[in-house]
Amino acid sequence: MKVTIKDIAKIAGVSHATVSRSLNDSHLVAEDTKKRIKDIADTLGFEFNANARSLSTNKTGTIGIIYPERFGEFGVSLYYSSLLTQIRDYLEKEEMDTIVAFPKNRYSKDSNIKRLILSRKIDGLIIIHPNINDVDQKIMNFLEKSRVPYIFLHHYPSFCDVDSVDAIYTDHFGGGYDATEYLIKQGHKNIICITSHGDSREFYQRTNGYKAALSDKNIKFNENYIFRGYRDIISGFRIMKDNMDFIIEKGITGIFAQTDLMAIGVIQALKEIDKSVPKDYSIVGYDDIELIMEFKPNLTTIHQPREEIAFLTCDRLFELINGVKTNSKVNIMLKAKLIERDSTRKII
Amino acid sequence: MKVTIKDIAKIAGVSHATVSRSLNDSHLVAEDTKKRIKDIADTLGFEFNANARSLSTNKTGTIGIIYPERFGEFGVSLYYSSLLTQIRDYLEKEEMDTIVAFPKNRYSKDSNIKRLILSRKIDGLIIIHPNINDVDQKIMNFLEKSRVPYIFLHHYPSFCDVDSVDAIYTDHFGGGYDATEYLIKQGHKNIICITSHGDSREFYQRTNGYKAALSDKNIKFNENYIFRGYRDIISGFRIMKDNMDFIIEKGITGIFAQTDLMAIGVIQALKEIDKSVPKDYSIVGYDDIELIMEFKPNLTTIHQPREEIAFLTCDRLFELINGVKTNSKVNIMLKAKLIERDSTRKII
DNA sequence: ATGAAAGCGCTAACAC
DNA sequence: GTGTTAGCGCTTTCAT
Repeated sequence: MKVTIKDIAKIAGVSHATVSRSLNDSHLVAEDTKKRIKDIADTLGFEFNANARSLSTNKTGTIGIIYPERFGEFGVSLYYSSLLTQIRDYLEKEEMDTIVAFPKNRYSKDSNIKRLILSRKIDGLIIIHPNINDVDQKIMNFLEKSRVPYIFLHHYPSFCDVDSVDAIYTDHFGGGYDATEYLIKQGHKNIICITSHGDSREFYQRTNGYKAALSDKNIKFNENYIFRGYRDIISGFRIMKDNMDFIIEKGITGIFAQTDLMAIGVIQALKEIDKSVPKDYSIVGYDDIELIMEFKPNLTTIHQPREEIAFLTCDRLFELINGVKTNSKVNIMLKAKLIERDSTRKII
Repeated sequence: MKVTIKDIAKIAGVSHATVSRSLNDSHLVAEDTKKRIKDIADTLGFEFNANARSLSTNKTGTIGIIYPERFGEFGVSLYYSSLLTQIRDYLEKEEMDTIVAFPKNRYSKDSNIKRLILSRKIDGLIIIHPNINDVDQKIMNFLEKSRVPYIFLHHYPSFCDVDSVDAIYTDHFGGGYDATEYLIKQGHKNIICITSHGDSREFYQRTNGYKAALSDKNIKFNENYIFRGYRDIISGFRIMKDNMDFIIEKGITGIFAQTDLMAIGVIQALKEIDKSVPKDYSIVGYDDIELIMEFKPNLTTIHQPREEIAFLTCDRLFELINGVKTNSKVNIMLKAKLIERDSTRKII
């Protein structure tokens, strides 16, 4: 069953070194013997033993992706699993396998970053990093010493200098700003903002963007216009239901919901009281998850450029892996982009 | 940086074999030296080189999961990604990594089943197998010859005898039957069935279950009561919108939608014409995806026992991997289970 | 252009 | 109990 280069060597009447060279397409071996050997390998269904290979080359052909535990939760995964899919697609092209792991093994509590690197199971690491301090200085030192290429996605540790770490992420402040500015430009003056509980960095930034846009347009910010929920449909729904009197009283017409799921909930709540979107209310979501296309009206939302994030991340990682000489780190903040659809309209 | 057992051996003043034995908890080594060596390993942050280890033991500590391309599509993944999560959870307990791959590399078209096995990157394979003939006899022969443990999930090749292949899957016929029977028992006599386009085995079986339940209850089956869509919210929505006249004319009160997403769409369409669920229509979905809990009314649906599927699959795979003596294959069909929630009610 | 041989880090059979 | 040694399958000098 299992066929090794020695088997092929025997059949071809050459040394196993020659077989190795041939199958690795070395120019050091005569074209005809190379071809002969490749043919034999093909008919035998030969495949290199990845472990033996790794042992001598220190290349494994697999990439590790560190995926935050939280992101496995249903609502959150709606966005992130599609980021993962993009990454996988790139890696598939490169014929790289991927091992996805949480930062720590949830049972043994061991660091998967350390384990994967020290056990030499991977050639590089993509660290999806939800908050700004989830990786501590100890891990950073470890990563640096290990010399295994790695790149941060989403955020990078705050104690790192911008230009001291490879990282690709999106501009949540800008996204929040654009969403709000868009509503204002459509004629809305009374705009509420629905954000997430907790101190998740990205939501904090989106809210800051909201405030900044208001301020730039000379609209007074009102703390009571900020509502907090759990990022899901129900939360958006509940917030609207519970605050409808206030919303009507204040003459609200614009709603910036910081996740698409909350936006869906908001629209459902409005439907139930026979309010129409976008006729009565304009609403902008965030993320541009696939799910929103399943609902009407199709949501105007902030699209996170996941294709680009995935592409740039992988691209840079492979530069690192292939030892491309670069004197500097790559640290890119991508702009999110507002997609106009049917949940908003110009008023007045 | 990189520390090997030889380094530890030098420090401890023993041979590297003793270090190996100690760290593998062999009873052949004195307790105190064992402890001493473990301490050294700990302080040095030692971790076995997985490749070297695999090379001599033929164990890699990683499991391959073959995941059908289709299942990456948004709607489908809503169910399957949660199955994957369950599997990962089990494997995490066992400190196993997982490589998830499509049946073929979409670019090179090479079989990932073959590659992963021949390159010895995995200790076992879980093959999520959507249709009954996606794996052909050639791959089956290959799998058998390879002697790498594998198990089918979801379906297994039709040319295999029930007791000639390890497989865990659910009873879609029973699920369709139970959904329909439940509606009938609630007093519904005119029940439509919304299923999927295409020839996907599981939907075919669910529809057969529907027919059988009708027949058992002496309700005449009507071909016009079967509607076909694309498994998503929009499809359910459209089907209802387009056939409302027919549905009213026929006095339909029960709806069996073969995916939860379609059921959600159905309910939305009904809401739009001011029909109430469950007051006017009772509806049963299928899958029990997390998403349905975000909608009201909460859907009565057929729960696929994904925890159990995942558990049994992994359990059996590890039996195989650990060489547990069994004279027979494990081939289990699990019952799906109806979950009563708020989208159905008893009439009359 | 090809072969011989060492070595990657580990396990296990064999000695003592 | 512990050390010595061979070997897992491959790559890569170093010879020729």
